Amino acid sequence: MTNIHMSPPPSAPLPYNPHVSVDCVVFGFDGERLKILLIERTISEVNGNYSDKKLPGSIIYQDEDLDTAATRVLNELTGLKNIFLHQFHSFGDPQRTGNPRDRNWLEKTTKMKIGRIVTVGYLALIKISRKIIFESENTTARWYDIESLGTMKLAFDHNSIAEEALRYIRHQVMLQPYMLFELLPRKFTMTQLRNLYDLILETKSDVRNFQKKVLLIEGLEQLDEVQKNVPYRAPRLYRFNKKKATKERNKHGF
Amino acid sequence: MTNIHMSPPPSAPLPYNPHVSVDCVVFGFDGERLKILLIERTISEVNGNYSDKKLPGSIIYQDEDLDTAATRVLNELTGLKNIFLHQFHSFGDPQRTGNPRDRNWLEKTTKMKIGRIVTVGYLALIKISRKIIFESENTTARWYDIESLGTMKLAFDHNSIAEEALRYIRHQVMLQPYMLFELLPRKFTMTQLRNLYDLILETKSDVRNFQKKVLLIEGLEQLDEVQKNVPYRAPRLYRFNKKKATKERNKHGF
DNA sequence: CCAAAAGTGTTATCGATACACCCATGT
DNA sequence: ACATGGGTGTATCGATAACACTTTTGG
Repeated sequence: MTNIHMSPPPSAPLPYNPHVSVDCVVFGFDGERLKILLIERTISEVNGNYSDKKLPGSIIYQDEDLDTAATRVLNELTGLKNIFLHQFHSFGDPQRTGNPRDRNWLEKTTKMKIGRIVTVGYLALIKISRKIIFESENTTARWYDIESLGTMKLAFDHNSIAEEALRYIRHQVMLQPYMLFELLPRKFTMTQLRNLYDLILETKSDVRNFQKKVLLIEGLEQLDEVQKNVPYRAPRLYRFNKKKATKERNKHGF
Repeated sequence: MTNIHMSPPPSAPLPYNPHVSVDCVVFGFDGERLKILLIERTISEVNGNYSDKKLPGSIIYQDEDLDTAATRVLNELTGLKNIFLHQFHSFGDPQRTGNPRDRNWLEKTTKMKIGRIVTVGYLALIKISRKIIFESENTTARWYDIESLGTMKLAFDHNSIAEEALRYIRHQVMLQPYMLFELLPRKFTMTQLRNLYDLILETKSDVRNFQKKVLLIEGLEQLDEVQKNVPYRAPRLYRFNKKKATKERNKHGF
């Protein structure tokens, strides 16, 4: 396919270095929908400015581990530390930086000649209530509805990366639902938890069965507190106490 | 991906490219134990030759995708095509190539100045009966017992990569046992399958329950054939028919 | 008193586990 | 005939799934 180049085996590989970057797929949950954090990218072209979106990411620095680079990217972008972060897949199609628009943008922003970039994908989960810096000197970030990914053409292969991240989070939540607590407010209701669960897994859980199941999670604590200012019966609040959580999940994921 | 957005914290990132490689953790099963395919590495030093082992791997070529590079590595090493291959994790600790012995070897074999290598780990499963080329011009490969990994110091961070691969295959087999068929001969007995399963998951399955469970796998066919030349009642043979297998696994992994 | 969502238990079904004896073959 | 591993069924238990009415609150 993109492999014109099949000579090497006999001869030595070319002394060729791609760049290496990390890209972060950051998810949030607004109580209704799954959100993804994207960065505005504006490219000036002959016939005016062109604007689209991209995942937050960066070429790794010289003495930086991959996890460190991802942590840095998120910290620079949001001002936050201690963000839940999992490496999920690496992407190395030689053509992933092949779009002239992307190459053009890369050279302008990095002031480097960029041949090719291998990128390592990270999943990041953050509580959407955390106040993050959406506007900074060079970037504008915003939460977008996951649904809108289908109709948005992101930079590079970022659409595929985001899709892969979605598959990954589904898989993980099925096995270890405690990931969900990273997306919920510190105190949350059972309904919020269930909605998020069903949203990600595309299921419709039975209210009672869900409650029974989820109350078995170690570290999930019912509070003596209810949600305020609701125009109906106030729901109880719960909290997830990481310290009391066992890392061992039981065979059903809890 | 690249985000020069933020005023790059204190100093700007150096225009720095690590090399990118793939490393393959190749497992086999000899009927008794899990095996890993390692390559002999000999380094001439002032006080004689030093010899150890490494994972098969290679720096990626210029126009090569990651999967393609892994496929190439395995093909060059074994002469085989169509090897089961899954990317599982990338490793980018700046110090992973920090050992002087490793640096030295890298420069000699690649004839390049190598600063740093980010590597993408692949899990490969092969039927141990396939005749592979163990000796070629530059490499000697051999199957080693998985157990012996604990006492062998591999090159670079290859011990950690192999451990991570083991964790990965355990996880995968728990969810999608059909991976096991990649390790078994085309025709195999129920006992072989169970032994392999228990070996990887470190469990002891009940013979009858295992049989019941496993016979639900779509694509697993009982043959009208038994194993020959056994000094006891000849066991039935089974075969896994990929074409009849559904990609959808049921909730218990089958 | 109406609307909206919260909260709560029991039964049925299904899958997982535990368990022991006879069978076929080669020596 | 014996040693070795192969092959088979049932009963119990626990987990998941299905299912509907009453409660609380604000407007």
